[in-house]
Amino acid sequence: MVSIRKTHSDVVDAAGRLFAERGYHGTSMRALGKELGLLGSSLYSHVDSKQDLLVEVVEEGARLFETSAEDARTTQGTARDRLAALVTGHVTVVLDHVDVARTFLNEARMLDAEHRDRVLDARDHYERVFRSVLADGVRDGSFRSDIDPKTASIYILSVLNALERMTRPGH
Amino acid sequence: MVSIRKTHSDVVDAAGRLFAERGYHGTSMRALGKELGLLGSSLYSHVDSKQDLLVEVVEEGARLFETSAEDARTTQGTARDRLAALVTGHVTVVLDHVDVARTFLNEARMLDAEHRDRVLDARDHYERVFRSVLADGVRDGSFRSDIDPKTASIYILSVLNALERMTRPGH
DNA sequence: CCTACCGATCGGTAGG
DNA sequence: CCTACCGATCGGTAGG
Repeated sequence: MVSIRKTHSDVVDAAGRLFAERGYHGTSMRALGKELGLLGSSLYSHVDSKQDLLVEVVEEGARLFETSAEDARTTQGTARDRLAALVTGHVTVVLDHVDVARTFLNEARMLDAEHRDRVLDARDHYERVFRSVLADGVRDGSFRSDIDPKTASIYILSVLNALERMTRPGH
Repeated sequence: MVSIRKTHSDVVDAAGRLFAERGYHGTSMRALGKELGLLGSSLYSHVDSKQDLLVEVVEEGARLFETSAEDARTTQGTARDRLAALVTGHVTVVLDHVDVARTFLNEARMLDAEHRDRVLDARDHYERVFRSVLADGVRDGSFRSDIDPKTASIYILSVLNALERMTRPGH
């Protein structure tokens, strides 16, 4: 068993795992080092600060959801097809990247104001894609005309976000 | 303005506020003291440890939801009335005790194994009340016969829990 | 990636 | 509730 040098992305991945499990403030650089078989101080040859690690994980989450939304938005077919793509895409992101998704959802508020605002903007945009697909669907007859796109999008996203909660150990 | 001595419950309330906002590990005893106009060390005349504070806040949350569920469960009328009571009760708890509810939902996993298990049991029980009211409603004709009580209860609780997320500042 | 270390902050205690 | 303090741990750096 040869011990291989860790890469920057090994560090970010491990950070995502620990941030998801214990939270950002519950994770020390020494604990993160141990997770990788390193000392805490060794991490600083890969990253500049602990906060930078959080930024990287959270922005990876934002990117994953944005990409999924963009793919769904440009899906051919009816609004119904696009909503299906949004839902499938969301579920896929959460199941394939549980740790990133959980960190994105729960630890983004630990970011400094500047980065946190960017993440909130990204979430707003994501929700607006749901809302506009729902509104399209009301217009093109995919959905009942008495639904309110804003309310419906909040409900759908609520159920989707609950996926993360259900992947917590012991639940 | 006379400065009044703080009580045990002042300390627990302030802890709930800070735990909800910054997380358990993001809250130091010194910061909690400052929130109350005290030094961190002064808190130890009111509580034995930081972990005890988390236990108190989370168990207060568990108690609030349990009481609401118990009230709803024993409500006279149809299963539909009991479901309405469950939903109203949940919303009332979250809106009247945002900080406790948020700490209960997000920080319970920071408890030591023993207390965390108790909280998970309480949540299971809470969800089972929803499920059994839904099952009753299918039987007594309150709800459509093709709904699955378990799935429906998860969906309803997902939307209800999203309430907490929406009360976060900036959302 | 480790050794050796830094100042700051942590949870908590003794004594008043 | 404060003063004065404890050992442990924190994020991070210099130098190799």
